[in-house]
Amino acid sequence: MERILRKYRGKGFKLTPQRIAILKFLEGNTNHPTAEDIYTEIKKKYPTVSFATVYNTVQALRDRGELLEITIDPERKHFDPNPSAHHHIMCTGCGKIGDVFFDYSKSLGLPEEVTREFAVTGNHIDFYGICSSCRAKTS
Amino acid sequence: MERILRKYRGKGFKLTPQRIAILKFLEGNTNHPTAEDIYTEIKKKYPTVSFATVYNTVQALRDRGELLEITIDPERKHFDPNPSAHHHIMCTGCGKIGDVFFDYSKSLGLPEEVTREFAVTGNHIDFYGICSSCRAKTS
DNA sequence: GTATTATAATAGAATTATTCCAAGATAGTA
DNA sequence: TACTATCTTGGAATAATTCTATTATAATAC
Repeated sequence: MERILRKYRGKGFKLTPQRIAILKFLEGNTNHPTAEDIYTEIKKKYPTVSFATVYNTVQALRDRGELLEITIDPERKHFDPNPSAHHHIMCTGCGKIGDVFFDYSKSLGLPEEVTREFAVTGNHIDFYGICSSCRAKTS
Repeated sequence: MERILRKYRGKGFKLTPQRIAILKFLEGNTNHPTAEDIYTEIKKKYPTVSFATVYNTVQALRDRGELLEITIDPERKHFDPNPSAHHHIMCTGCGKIGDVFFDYSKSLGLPEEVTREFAVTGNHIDFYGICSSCRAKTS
């Protein structure tokens, strides 16, 4: 909490109560929430909060490199407050998203016909699978 | 064209003129069109075609494994009529999407803490970069 | 070739996710 | 303590996609 405030103070990022609540919700959160998840949570404490505030805040955080936007789920965007390079895995049963912390960069060289056309700047791997609780249900 | 018709005839997939036009547009298409791209194209020949037809058709093709839905672009979905396992690269300048035909599967082993929770079924790599024409503009 | 029927096409409404906007409120600073 | 740039809010606007009811038609059986 104090860490959060110290991190953003004096950086041209206004710390309003709503933003602090969002930052607290996101800190260490590995659930990859959607905008709606964030909205629903903040609404508990600030019933008048609007979606615009949620979107404005995640956008501001994204612009500062503090938050990643995840596209693994075709239905909607999810957010990840861990900005360090990593990958994701989604359960095709329930949609749950997990983190994959492994550095594959050494293995991801590209064919020459691609590097001829693109100057590569980054990558992200989407894994798909079935989580343990979905496997339990089906068996 | 004949190939297309033969492929779908007698498989419970009605070959209407609109669908044939969509199939022709998609065959061998490596531009990764959006639903709107498809709609705009088919509208040239069939001005009364509706978005619903486009969406219904791509969904039917996806269900048959003939078409992949691509999530690399956070803005909208793109489609790829090449259903074989491959990866993609998107230009962060203009949004152009290219194919990456290289089998990385041997290198994509997952950490034990992930395989403990997920039974992995697939993967897809999103690469990001700058395409040659965008580089030409900026320099 | 004609009739039948299951499936597809259409227009438009509905839904969902996200962005925009104008007005009032407030955090940070001077 | 006052000032001002920035933020919050509600609601409207936009964009992508899905749904629905009706009409049309491709594939099949006769």
